Amino acid sequence: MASAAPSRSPSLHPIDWLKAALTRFADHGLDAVRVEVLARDLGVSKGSFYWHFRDRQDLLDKMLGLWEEDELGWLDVEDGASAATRWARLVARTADPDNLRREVALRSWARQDERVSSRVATIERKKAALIAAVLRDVGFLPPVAQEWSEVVLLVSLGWVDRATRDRAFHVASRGLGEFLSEVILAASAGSSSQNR
Amino acid sequence: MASAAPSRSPSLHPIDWLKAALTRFADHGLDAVRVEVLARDLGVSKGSFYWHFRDRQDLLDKMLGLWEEDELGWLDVEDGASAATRWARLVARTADPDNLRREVALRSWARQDERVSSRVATIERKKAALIAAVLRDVGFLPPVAQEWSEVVLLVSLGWVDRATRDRAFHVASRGLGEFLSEVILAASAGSSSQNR
DNA sequence: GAAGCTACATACGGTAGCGTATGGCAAGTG
DNA sequence: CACTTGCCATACGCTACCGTATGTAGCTTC
Repeated sequence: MASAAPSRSPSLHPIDWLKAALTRFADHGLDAVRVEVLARDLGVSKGSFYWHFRDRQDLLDKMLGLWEEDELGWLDVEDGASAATRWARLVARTADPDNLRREVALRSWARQDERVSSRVATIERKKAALIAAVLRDVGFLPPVAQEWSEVVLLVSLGWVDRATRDRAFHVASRGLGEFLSEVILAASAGSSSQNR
Repeated sequence: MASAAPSRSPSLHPIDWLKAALTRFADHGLDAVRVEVLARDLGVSKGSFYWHFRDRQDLLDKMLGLWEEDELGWLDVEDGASAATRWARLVARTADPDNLRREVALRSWARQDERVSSRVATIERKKAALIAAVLRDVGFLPPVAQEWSEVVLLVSLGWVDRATRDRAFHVASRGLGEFLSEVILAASAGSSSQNR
């Protein structure tokens, strides 16, 4: 008997299926998230899966929910962290290797499912708002910060796309942070007359 | 015998299969390119397919080849077109609705197939080179043009990603050209000391 | 006008995956 | 100790594909 937490876990929990599903999802996309394949990965049979989940769609829904919860979790930490800290957290998270492929797979899913698309868009708006806030803290005027937050987001999206295809790009090239810094510096210089 | 070209086409040609395949590919991704589905789309049976193609992989290879040929075709027109013309062609082609979803599907494919990835990367390098040339023509110093061509490419990739998920983004928001112009203007101002 | 070729159609065996039905075992509960 | 419940295994029917084998209608060719 361990501490207060539900200590005994003699069998599988839904979270185990979800983790396995997320792994396959990130590595091979939505179409690779197959019930029977996951069962083999976990060393059990389908019978177990249909005990924990209604059907495959149920698993997918909960997988999406898990991702959404995770994103909201760190985006909504409105602790009075400095702009530098929040910025560093955004960049680190976006460029995290484990996160990269999952994000790509997710956006691919969003293209086929309207409901997924809208929920991804919501998260994306929050990220844009965070970027805009950081830019304001750095001295951009609100409307300028608003505009350039979109550009920064687009560069991030492009970087993720490229980094997940080109290993050489990801490893040898400059990191996401340096790319974005270059853009922001230019933006700052370009609109310096309205800026300070 | 008719004129020089093979005029009579009483039956299906491989190009018909390829067009149908490209349509499904752009709309629903590689996994949706199914032999029997294409046959239904064309109103014939599988027997026809296996007459024109060795197997499904053969179709996919030729589909990739068709895309590659098309891209090389317009990228290699080294006619002495002005920078403005070449730039306009690049932007128009990238933002073309028919092209958008195909590009996204292609890059998704590239993540799963090393050989596809390398061929996509080759095209991408050519596009970066074209952008760099345009930037030089506009007054950027070569090394600066080189650096910013990568940023421009990343913004393009991000824009394509977003435009294929968010209909509102594609329609209501600014076009790709305006986004890129904003970035390039900033770049020009930011490095103006080395620039002119 | 019989043979041959083209461009299919039809039928088949095989795999992978979904969801369901049902059986079974081990741990708890009275 | 009987009984229930949680968790899983096995077996089944079904669909969607792939690739192959073989039949066949229409056209050419001599």
